[in-house]
Amino acid sequence: MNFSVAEENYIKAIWHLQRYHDDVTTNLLANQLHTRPASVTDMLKKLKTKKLVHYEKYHGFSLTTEGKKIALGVIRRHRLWEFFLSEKLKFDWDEVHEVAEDLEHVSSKKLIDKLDEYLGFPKVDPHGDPIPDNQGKMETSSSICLDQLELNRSAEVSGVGNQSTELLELLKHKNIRIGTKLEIKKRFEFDNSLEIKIRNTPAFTISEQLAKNLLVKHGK
Amino acid sequence: MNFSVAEENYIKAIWHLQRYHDDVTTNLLANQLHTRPASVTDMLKKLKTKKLVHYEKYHGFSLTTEGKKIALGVIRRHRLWEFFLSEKLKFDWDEVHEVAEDLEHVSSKKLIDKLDEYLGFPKVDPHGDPIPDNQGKMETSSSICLDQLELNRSAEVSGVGNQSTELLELLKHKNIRIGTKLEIKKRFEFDNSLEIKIRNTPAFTISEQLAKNLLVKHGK
DNA sequence: AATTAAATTTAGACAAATCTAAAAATTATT
DNA sequence: AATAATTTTTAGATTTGTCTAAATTTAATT
Repeated sequence: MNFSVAEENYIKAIWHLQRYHDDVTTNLLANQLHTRPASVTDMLKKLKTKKLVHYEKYHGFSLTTEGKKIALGVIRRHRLWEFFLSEKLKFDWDEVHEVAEDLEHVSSKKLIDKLDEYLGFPKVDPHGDPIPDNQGKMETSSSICLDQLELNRSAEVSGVGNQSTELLELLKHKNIRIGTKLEIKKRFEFDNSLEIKIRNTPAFTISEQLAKNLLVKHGK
Repeated sequence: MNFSVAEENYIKAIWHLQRYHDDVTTNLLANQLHTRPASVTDMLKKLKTKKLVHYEKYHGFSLTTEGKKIALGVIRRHRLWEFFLSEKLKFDWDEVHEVAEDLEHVSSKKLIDKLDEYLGFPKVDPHGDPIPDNQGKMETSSSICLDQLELNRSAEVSGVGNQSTELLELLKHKNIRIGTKLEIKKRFEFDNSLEIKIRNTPAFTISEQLAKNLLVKHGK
């Protein structure tokens, strides 16, 4: 199936927002795309009928498996072109994005696979962002320590700093497991404690010590 | 100024048709673009208000100087991308056109000038068609003998076979000069005489001998 | 819990580019 | 020169993507 430039831009924008926010909202997306909330609603209805997004009125949305596949295709094209512009045409680091925004919508699969080969199958673009291969697979961003996570950026718990029963007891009490999605809502300077929000539950705070023992991966 | 993909495609198509026909007509263009005559009329009104075409209702049209400039820009992009696809990405000769049809509408001037430089300022594309430089100039196709001109293909007289007074007298009588635009409407097998049409004048025939002494350049 | 505020959706309109069918103009033919 | 045939244009609709303004729903606050 083939998608319009507008559709591809919406899908790509949702994909990017999903990495930072579990629930993508209408206003957020409208702001990202420099468009109006009403336009977002219209487009989302359309993307829903095409089964590219999960979407329930008034309750945000997220990409379906198929939607993610489309997004990764666009992102692959974008990042390969960025690499080309920077590496071959000697564009400055800060000029590549804008041009790649246009090139990414030229959707010949053969073009992109041959470009990939010509460039030597690069793994990351000039900004260090990973380039999906022709199967849509890419280097996953590695885990970071929870206390280094940006405010309001959603992440998924991927590991613990140690295996002590004390730590595990505390985690159990706070209902934190591997796979738990959370974000930091506030950072208290006084003791570096963090206010944490897990979806569908009230916010609560955790100590600096605990934060330093939790590994998280950025969303997606 | 910036033009839509549709506008660029119309301008490019008119440019191509102008090389073969002095007067581009609605049906001709509709056929070239796989669209309907009514759509052509609509778009031409728009291109006229933008001063890209000369156009009088029911009387055909042609590009203005500005229109030609736009056309040459699109053609430059198209042919540079064709060269890139063929030379760098190893596309087959017959695959490049289709992909270049999309790439040609990415209109960053910097992109194209850098691509040109990267490719070593090629003079012709893989089909042998000349690539305009960043000033819109390109190798002019060289003159051919009038008796080798295709039927109904417009051409411009660019030179004469000799300087004899007899020849010049005949040319004067027939109102043919350097710069005269004409096309061959019919070729008579009996004596290889040619029926010639000059714009706005009745058709007339010339002898094989005369045809062999006239040099013409294909239109544009 | 009721009210206010914020976010989201609907309703209706618009511009770009296209189409079909009918009308008008041009060209060709008798 | 009048009529027939062809070409071109107009009129009115359609699709895509967008907008504003009003209505609705959800979330926040007192």
